[in-house]
Amino acid sequence: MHKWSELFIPTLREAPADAEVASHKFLVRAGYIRQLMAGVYSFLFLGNRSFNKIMGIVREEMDKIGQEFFLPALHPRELWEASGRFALMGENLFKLKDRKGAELVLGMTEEEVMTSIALKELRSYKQLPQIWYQIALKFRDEPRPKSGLLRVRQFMMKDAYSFDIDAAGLDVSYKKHYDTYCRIFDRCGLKYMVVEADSGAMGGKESHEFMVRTPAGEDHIVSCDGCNYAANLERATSKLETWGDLAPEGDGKPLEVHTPGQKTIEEVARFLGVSPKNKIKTLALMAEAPPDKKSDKKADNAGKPRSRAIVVLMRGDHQLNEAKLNAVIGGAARPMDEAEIKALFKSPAGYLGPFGIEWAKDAKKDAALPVLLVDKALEGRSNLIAGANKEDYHLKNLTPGKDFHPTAYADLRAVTAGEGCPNCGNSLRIDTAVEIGHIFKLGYRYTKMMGARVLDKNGKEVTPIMGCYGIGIERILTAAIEQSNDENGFWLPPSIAPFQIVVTPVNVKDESLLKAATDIATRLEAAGFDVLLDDRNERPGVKFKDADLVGIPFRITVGNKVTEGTVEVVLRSTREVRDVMIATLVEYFQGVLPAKA
RNA sequence: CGGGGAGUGGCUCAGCCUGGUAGAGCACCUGGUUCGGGACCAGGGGGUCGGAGGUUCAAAUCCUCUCUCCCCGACCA
Repeated sequence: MHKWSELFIPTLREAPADAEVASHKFLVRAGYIRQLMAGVYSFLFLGNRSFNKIMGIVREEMDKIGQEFFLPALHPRELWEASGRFALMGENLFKLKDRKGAELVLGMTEEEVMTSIALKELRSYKQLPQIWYQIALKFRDEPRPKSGLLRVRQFMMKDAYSFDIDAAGLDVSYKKHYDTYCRIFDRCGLKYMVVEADSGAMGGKESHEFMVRTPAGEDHIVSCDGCNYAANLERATSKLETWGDLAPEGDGKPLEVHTPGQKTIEEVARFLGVSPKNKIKTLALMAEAPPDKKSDKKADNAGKPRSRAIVVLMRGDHQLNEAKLNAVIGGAARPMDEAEIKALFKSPAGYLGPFGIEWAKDAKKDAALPVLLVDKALEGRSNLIAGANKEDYHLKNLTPGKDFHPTAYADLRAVTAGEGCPNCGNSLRIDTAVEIGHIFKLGYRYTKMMGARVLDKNGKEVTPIMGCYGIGIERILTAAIEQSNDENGFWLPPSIAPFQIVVTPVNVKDESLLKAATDIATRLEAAGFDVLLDDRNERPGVKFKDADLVGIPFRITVGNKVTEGTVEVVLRSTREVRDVMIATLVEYFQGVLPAKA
């Protein structure tokens, strides 16, 4: 029997001053967590209880499709160099040295460790498929931890990895995870949505994120209320309204117009009396290839990435989506500095355009030439206006493919709210959301790089194909709180609440009340419910406030109606109160709560 | 890493500008009265004022350096 009077549940009347989001404030106020340092939290009794329940659900469901491992958090640096992620993850990796000076890292995820096991042990197609998972701490040296448990440097993650003989097998493993994730989040009582996700610089064809809408979230998701389209803003597309091209002027060749002092898209469009939609926005960027590990070791080359000029053209009123660009160029890009702009365009910023520059026809073959990426919204357009690469001048009559030759067309545009759904044309909405899970068709990257091989049916060596699948345990808790809170506290779904029911005798000095409450708690516990007895010698108001705060979905108030054989059952979420006969309490809760397994 | 803000008892904060005995509310301990929505009375404990250096007869307060935390941005399979 859990008695509040004997437990450490340090509730606070006020939230710490540095908490901003609801889940952070309430987790601290409810005595779930305490901060140790930026992005690192201790879980106290209630927090740990809830945490364990979440992990229990995750484990139960994962065990249906995979096998649980427990892997080290401490990895040798070499392992991460073998996969190429040591350089790729850069500062986000926690690094340390042991007493012998050997370099170690703290694991962010376990692709390398899992793959190293796979490559040593898996020999035959007969051993595939495999799904291996673990629930363990992960470490990321976040540049900016924030929002309590939402963005931390040490966190609990369920990460799973699948190994299949071929892509069709991966499809099956992927689908299993998709369905399992839905079951897990359903059981955790979350209102979530599944969105198409950016697979990022790691490659991979297909990826879905499991998202919970909340203003506290850092991700932006685009979705359609008219159909089931939903995607991360990083990869969302939309249907565009068609926009009329301008008629050619003069002989139809690029025509210089004087635009003194007009630099921005808006200024030029207004000055020339056209819409920004007939303008080209020219973005001058430099792609920084990640420093490769060989040249990195030579002192004189250390930290000097090779740069490549990337010029991006967008429709005048559109914004570049950096995640899409990164996916296209396979890395990150930064804006050019003034000298770099001068060197390429021979013109000051504000008058840049694609005309008169030799662009790479093939990004790889023409490595010496700058790359011109043109957003698909400009494909097929004609007589557009761009800078003339000459101070105070712009060019009219520019038609892509005729007056300049893009290296490639690509979808690079950031979707904005209200644009048309690519499936059904309805108006799209954009919401912020928290990512609670991510599934990912990894492909061959790790198995290939690290040299995993198995024999197929024909005795031929093939590289197994991988998928990886993550769930943020803390984020399930925070998302649940963000979803269900009011000014007094929060309520968790019974499946993940630290207790399902709190029994509150209004006055413990009245021995008959305390006894009645204790009996009720005992009986409910015997029936398999998770019960907390608030036997503290506090005034009822204090106990009610605490009960409202700490996330327990049901409260039983044991008061003077006990003499009539009745207590009050309060549903925290709605504040709905109903009188229930003590004799029928167990049946009542069996009707509204699943009993503990 | 760029920009902004904050470090004073367990929590929330005042005091700093204009240097001179460290404060309030909540929490905590003791006694008493209370007891269906964060009670009241009386008494009490608890603070290196983030740290170091400096100016001064005297520093929470002024100056320099530094550490930490929060927010915005950058970053974020």
